[in-house]
Amino acid sequence: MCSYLCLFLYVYTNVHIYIYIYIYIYIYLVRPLLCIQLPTWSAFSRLQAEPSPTTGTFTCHCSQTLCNTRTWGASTTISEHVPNVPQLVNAIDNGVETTTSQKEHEHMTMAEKASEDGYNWRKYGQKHVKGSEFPRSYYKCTHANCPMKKMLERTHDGQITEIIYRGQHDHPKPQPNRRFAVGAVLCSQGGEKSEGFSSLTTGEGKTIFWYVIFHSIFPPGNDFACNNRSQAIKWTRPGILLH
DNA sequence: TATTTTTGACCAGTC
DNA sequence: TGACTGGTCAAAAAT
Ligand SMILES: [Zn+2]
Repeated sequence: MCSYLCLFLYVYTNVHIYIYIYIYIYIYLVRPLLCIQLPTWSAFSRLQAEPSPTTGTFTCHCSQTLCNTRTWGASTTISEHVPNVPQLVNAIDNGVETTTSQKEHEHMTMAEKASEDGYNWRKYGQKHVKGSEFPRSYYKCTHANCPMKKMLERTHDGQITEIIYRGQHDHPKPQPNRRFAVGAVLCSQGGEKSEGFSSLTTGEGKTIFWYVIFHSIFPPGNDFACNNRSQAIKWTRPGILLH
């Protein structure tokens, strides 16, 4: 009887030790590895593009798990590589608390929303556009007489899938607030921003990346009408890069 | 009360 | 000419 009791205590004690070991391995080894497995900008699969029957442009997707890659072009082909935001958010919600969560994003105040690209916007319309899965929202810059507009498409859960900027601001960017302090370079004045990745870093040290494509490379007939200064700019879905 | 969002109507361009 | 589409307006509702 005593030996059974001893055996029970031995097993009971060791089970607790195993549980603690498992927890520590998960916290200090598995979770960091999960972070490392999130996408890097350099490792992408080769693409197979098929032209759109209506526009003649290309849209294809990277086969890599955490990557949404699309390619457009008629004679010129431009690629973009951005992370799959829903999957990233899912990964974040499953244990990477140090990154901006979707819920946090959804509960931004108006001031915080305005700081997403540094300007203040007022919505003036929404339409279902043929060929788009999600409705397109139309925004104007709230600065007096500013001609700048933007259109964006959101999924039903609020994820932005596409942003198109038209025109130029005729005023400096409003003072950024404490949350998004540095690095917020979206549609820069004068259009000198080159094609490529841009990023902003939040006040909490989190970095959001996205890719810029200038309208001028889009094939003729594309519906993103170019104004006389060729400043219509299409922005792709932003991605979140974990630290 | 002021500002923003929603949403149906309207308009212009295209086929 | 009429249908269709995308962009904008504007009144009502929401914040
Ligand atoms: Zn403006």
